[in-house]
Amino acid sequence: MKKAPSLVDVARKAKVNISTVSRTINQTGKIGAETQARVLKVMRELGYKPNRVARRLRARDASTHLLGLIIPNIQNPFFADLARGVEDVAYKNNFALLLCNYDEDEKKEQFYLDVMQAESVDGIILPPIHENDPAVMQVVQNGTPVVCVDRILADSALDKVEVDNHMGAYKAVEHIIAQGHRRIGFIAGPSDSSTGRERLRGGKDALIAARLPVKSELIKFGDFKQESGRLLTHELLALTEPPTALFVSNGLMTIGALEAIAARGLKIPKQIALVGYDELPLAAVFNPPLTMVKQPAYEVGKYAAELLLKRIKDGKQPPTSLKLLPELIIRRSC
Amino acid sequence: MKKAPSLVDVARKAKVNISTVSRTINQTGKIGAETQARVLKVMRELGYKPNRVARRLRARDASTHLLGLIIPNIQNPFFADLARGVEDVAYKNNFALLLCNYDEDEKKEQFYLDVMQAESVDGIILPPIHENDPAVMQVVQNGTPVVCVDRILADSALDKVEVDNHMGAYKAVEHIIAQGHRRIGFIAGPSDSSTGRERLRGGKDALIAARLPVKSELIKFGDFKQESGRLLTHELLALTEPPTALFVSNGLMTIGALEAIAARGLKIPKQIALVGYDELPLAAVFNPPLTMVKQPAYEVGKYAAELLLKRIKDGKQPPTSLKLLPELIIRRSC
DNA sequence: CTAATATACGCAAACGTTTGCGCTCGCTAA
DNA sequence: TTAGCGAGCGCAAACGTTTGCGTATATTAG
Repeated sequence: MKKAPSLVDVARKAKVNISTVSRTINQTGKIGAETQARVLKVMRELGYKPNRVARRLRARDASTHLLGLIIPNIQNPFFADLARGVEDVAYKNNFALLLCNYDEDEKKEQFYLDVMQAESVDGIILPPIHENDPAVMQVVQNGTPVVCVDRILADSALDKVEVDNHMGAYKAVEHIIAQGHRRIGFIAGPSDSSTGRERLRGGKDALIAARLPVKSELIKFGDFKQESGRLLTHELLALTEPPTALFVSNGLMTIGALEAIAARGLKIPKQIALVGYDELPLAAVFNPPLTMVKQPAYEVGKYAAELLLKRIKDGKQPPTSLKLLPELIIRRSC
Repeated sequence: MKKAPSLVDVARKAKVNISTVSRTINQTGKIGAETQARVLKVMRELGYKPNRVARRLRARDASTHLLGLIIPNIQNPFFADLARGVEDVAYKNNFALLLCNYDEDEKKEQFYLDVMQAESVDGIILPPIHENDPAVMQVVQNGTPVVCVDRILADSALDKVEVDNHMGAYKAVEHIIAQGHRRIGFIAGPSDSSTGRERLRGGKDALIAARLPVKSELIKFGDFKQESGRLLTHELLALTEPPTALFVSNGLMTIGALEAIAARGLKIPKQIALVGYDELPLAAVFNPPLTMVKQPAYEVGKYAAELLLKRIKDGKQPPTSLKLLPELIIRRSC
C-alpha cells in the first residue's frame, strides 16, 4: 500500500503548518490569499485527498460524511429502490453509504448496528425489525441520528418516513370488492411488524365498510418472503371453498403466489383474481398485467436521507414524520 | 453523542495499561491468565466495543475489516444478487461493506474510488466501467487489492470472476435456431463493454456454426438499460421484414423488449419468440414462462468476496481467474 | 507615538488504537 | 553466584486529522 500524501506532506512542500492546510481545505479560519493559493496548488500537485478515517476519528462532532443503511434484503426490489433513493441524495451531498442486509435477523441487526457505531457514521436509516427494537433504541440513546423508514419504532421521537399501509391495503381490497368478489383470500405479513398489521387492518376495514364478513380461514400470515407466498397461496386454493380473489401484501410473496397459481394452471383473473403489493419489474408487462399497489420506494429513501442530513446538520429540531401515499395501479389481474 | 467506552476506560478500571487490553483483545503477545480474565470481565461490564475508525487509522497494514463494492446499479437484479453474495461472505468474516452505485458514470466511479481509498478499505470489488479504466488502474497501483467481477480489466494481473458470456449467448442463439427461426433479432449491449462484445460474438458464432448469415440490420446496440430495450425492440419489429425471434442480452433490456412486444399486442412465442439474458424475478411465472440464460450472480459475488479476502490475508499469491458457467433455462417463450 | 485590535499563521493536544521496545521479575544453567 | 532468558506487562510513538490557543505582524484609533 503506497502511502498517500498527507497533510504533513502538503504542509512541508508549501512551507506552512499543517493547521494552515487544514484550514484551507475546510474554509475555516482566516488565511491569506496567496498562502491559500500556494497550498491549493501543492495539494493538486501532490494529488492530496483528505483521509476520511483520520477525519472521522478526530471529529466526533463534526460531520464524518458517512451514512448507514440497514435493510432486510437488497434482493427485495422495494428495498433496492429505497436504497437507490438514499444513495442518490447521499452522493449529491458527498456522503458515502454503508449498506447492510440484516435478513430480519436480530443478531445480524445488532452486529451491523455495532459496526455503524464503531465506524462512527453520521446517522442511520433503517426499518426497525419490530416496534420495540431494543438494539435500535440503544443506538438512539447514544445520540446517533436515526430515521426510520417503512416501519416505525414505538413511542420514540424520531424522524420517520413511512407509506400509508392502511390506505394501500384498503384501496386494494376495496377494488377487489368492486370487481364483484366476495371471497377474498388475504396473504398478510407477520403480525409483529407494523406494516404487516396495518395492511391487514386496511384490508379488514375495506371488508367491513362493504359490510362483508372477515373470515379467518381466508387470512394467512406469511413472512414477506417468496416461499411463504407460494405455500400460503396453495393452502388458500386448496380450501373446499377457495377464494375467487387474492390480496398479497408484499412483492416477494406476490411472486410466490404467482408460482402457486401457475402450478395449478389457474387463469388470472377469471379463475383467480389477484392484486399484489409493491411494484415488480415485470408487473406491467405480465400476462395479464398485474394490478398492484405501488409504494413510492425511491421517494421513501430520498426523503429519509434528506431528513437524516438535515438532522445531522442541525440536531435539535423537532422530529418530522412523513407519510407517503401508495398508489393502486389497476391493470388486468383484477 | 454519548462517549463510548474506550481502551483507556477499560484499562483504568482493570488497573492495567491500555496495551495489555489491546493485546487481550487481539490475542497478540503474552498475557497472564488472570489478568486476561479480569480485562475481559471489565470489557463486558463496560460494554466495550473497539473503535473501528481508530483501528483503521492506526493499522494501515493490518486488516481494517471493511470491503468496498462498486456496482452500476443496485436496482438491476443481477447486481442485487451479486451484492448479496458479497455481503454474505463479508458478514461471515466479520467484514462490513461499503456499497456504491456508479451508474456507468466515470465521475461517480472516480468519486467512489476516492472515498474507498480515503476510508482505507481492505479491498474493492467492481465491474470496471470499461477495459481500460485508468481510475481503477491507479487504485491497483496504489496497492489496494481489487477483484473484477462480470467485466474485466485489460492486461492486468488481477483476481477476477466472470461468467462465460460467449457461451451464454451462443447457447441462447443456438436454441433459437433449433426452434426453427432464421431471422433473429439481436439486442446487444454497448460495444465498449467486454460483456456486450462477448455476448454479441457468442451470438454471431452460433449463427455462423449453423451456416446462417449475420445481418447487421438485425443487430441493435443498447446500453443495458430498460428504455433502450424497449426502443430497439420497436425498431426491430418495425422492419419491413421483422425478425421472428429476439435475443436480448441483458435483464433490464429484456423488460423493455417485453414492453414493446406488449404494446404491439404480439403473442409470444407464436408471433415473436424471445430469449433473454439474466434471470428476472417473475420470469418463471410469466405467461408464457420466459426462456432465459441465467447467470450465477450470487455465486459471482460470493467467489469474488472469497478471493478478495484471501488476497487481503496473503497478498502475494498469483492472481486467480474464475469463469462461471451460465445456464440456459428453456421455458416457453422460445 | 502608544495602545488596541484584527489578521494570518504556528504549536500542540486530542481522537482511540496498535506495536516496538524496555523493564522487572522469577527461573534455569554454568 | 551470576549471567542469561522468557514471561508479563508498561511506556510512548505513530496513524492523519481538527481546533483552541498563542504570537507576530500590520492596521487603526486615540
